[in-house]
Amino acid sequence: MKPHLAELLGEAVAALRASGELSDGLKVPIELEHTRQKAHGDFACNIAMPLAKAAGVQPRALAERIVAALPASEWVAKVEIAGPGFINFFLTRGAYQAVITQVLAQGAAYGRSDRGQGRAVQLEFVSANPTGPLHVGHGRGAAYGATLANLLEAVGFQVHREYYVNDAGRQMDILATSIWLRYLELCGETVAFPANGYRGDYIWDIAATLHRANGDALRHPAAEVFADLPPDAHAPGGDKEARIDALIARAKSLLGMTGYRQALDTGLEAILGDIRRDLEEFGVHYDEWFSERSLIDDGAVERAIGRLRAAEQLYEKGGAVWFRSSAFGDEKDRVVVRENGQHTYFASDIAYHMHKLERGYERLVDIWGADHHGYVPRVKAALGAMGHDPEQLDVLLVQFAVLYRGGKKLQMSTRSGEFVTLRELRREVGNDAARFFYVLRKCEQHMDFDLDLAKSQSNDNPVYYVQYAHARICSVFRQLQEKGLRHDPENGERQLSLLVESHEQELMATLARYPEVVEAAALNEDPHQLAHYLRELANDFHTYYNAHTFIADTAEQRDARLNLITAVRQVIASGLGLMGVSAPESM
RNA sequence: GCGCCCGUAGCUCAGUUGGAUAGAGUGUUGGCCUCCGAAGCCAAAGGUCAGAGGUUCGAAUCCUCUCGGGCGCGCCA
Repeated sequence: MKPHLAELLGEAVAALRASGELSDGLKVPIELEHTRQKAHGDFACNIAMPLAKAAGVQPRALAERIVAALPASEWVAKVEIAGPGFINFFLTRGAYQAVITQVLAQGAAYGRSDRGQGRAVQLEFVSANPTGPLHVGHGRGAAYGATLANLLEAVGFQVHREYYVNDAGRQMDILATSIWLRYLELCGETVAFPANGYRGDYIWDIAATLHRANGDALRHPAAEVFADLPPDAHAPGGDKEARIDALIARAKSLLGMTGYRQALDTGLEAILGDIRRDLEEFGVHYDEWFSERSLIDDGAVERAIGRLRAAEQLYEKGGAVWFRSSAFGDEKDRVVVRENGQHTYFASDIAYHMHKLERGYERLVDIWGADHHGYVPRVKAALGAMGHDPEQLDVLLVQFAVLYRGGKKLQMSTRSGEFVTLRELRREVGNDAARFFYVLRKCEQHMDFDLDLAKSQSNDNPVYYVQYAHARICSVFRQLQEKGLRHDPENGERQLSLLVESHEQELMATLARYPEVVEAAALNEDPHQLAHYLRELANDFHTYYNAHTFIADTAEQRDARLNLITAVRQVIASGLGLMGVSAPESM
């Protein structure tokens, strides 16, 4: 409907230009919006105001000339000029009734488009370090990313969903060492567990797996393990970083590369497998799990550094190799190769993004936790230095969900093992409620997540309101069958003109908005718009339900109304589907 | 100290990218099941859009400053 009106307006403006009433130079995009008040019609256009300003004429006078030049349309009942120069469109009933025909004909395809024209988008999200189970903070990125991916696909982009597995680097060493120390405890050694180790219960489970596979083969006396190590935190002159690094080095030397790798890989497999199952159960699917280690083995890091060097954007200082990122908008330069010869995490991240572009994606979307926001300029700087357009990368920052329990804020840390897992949350509130709840707010908004509320009063969750509308419609059709009646959609199609009640008009207008909502939610990267829309649609339906009887006495009325609610059921099912939420037939 | 995000009803949040009289949910109060599912509907009350300037036909939205909150500022990841 909106494109149709925009077309009419475009023709009117073009006609004024052709007749010389309006100069050619003025280019103002035509914007149409839904009105807030019925008195203003169905759609309003403000084009006359900016155009009049540029042309130096009265807005209302110009609006009148535009209206006079509008081509006739069977969908437009009336056009009015109001206020400072708004052009208000009042649609015919037929215009909205036609939406039902469209929804029923297109089915699940209604609301989809080819706006993206098959362009390849790479969407990376969650990418939590495989050092522990996902917690509720990761859940928000997962739900957000999965829904955005579905939305982009719905409007015609080809989406590649990817999880970047940080399976190299110091965090993995800390993990391997933590596992090994717990393993030693299982062997009967007395171990002073380091302050900087991973303390979660899952480490014990992995250590047990390691022990089952190896018996005591990896055992070394505690005295040998802890001999001559720098003091840990809390001890006089202690440093938890130095302590853990020394323990890692000790683990490597005592176990040898084979034994050490065994501890590390046992942990990696267990944790990554757990994360994959967790996300899969949450309805979050990936096309690729991309390994950081493979990137390094592939030589991509060396290649990336080589490209920066070739571009003359590297220099040495203090024994380290620096990237001149400040020349590309970062606030200062960054180290890519440390004094000890090891590349930084930033270096492999440069390589990773370079590699993404080498794979041929036109557009990269990263979803990061908002605590990484300071990292955006340097990654873009690297892309710029390598000759890419930094605009190809779009980083969406998802604010962390602040958890409350008993009215108190929860402190969470993977290292300490004190956190609420995503799995725990899913079990308590259900996947549907969790998916919907996470996406209900726009991502840059801080989110208060009250666990008590989510768990104890999960019926208050808006997802049930939407699902209930769907289940109610299904129930109407069950009732119909029990009464020995049947729905004749073809007859309903012929009787759509009977749908003249205000609630029906309201409902049809909302249905007509669905394609616009999907497109806006996808292009603005704002899945919450879809969640709010579905709530509105459900509200319109529930209101209609209370005001009128669908299983009406006459077949004409009945079939027409059943066509309408069939269309509502379709749109609710489609919308919930995009959000990864089920549309139950009863509940 | 510098940078990014945020501040809208008692609480949790929308606000169609600068439009007309700022909206939902929840909570409070009062109504609606002999009738397709009451996990629902209707109504009322609730606002200095943090504050002050500025830009213009027009500002919750854009600019500046102030106040308040979150996060970041490593040869960690």
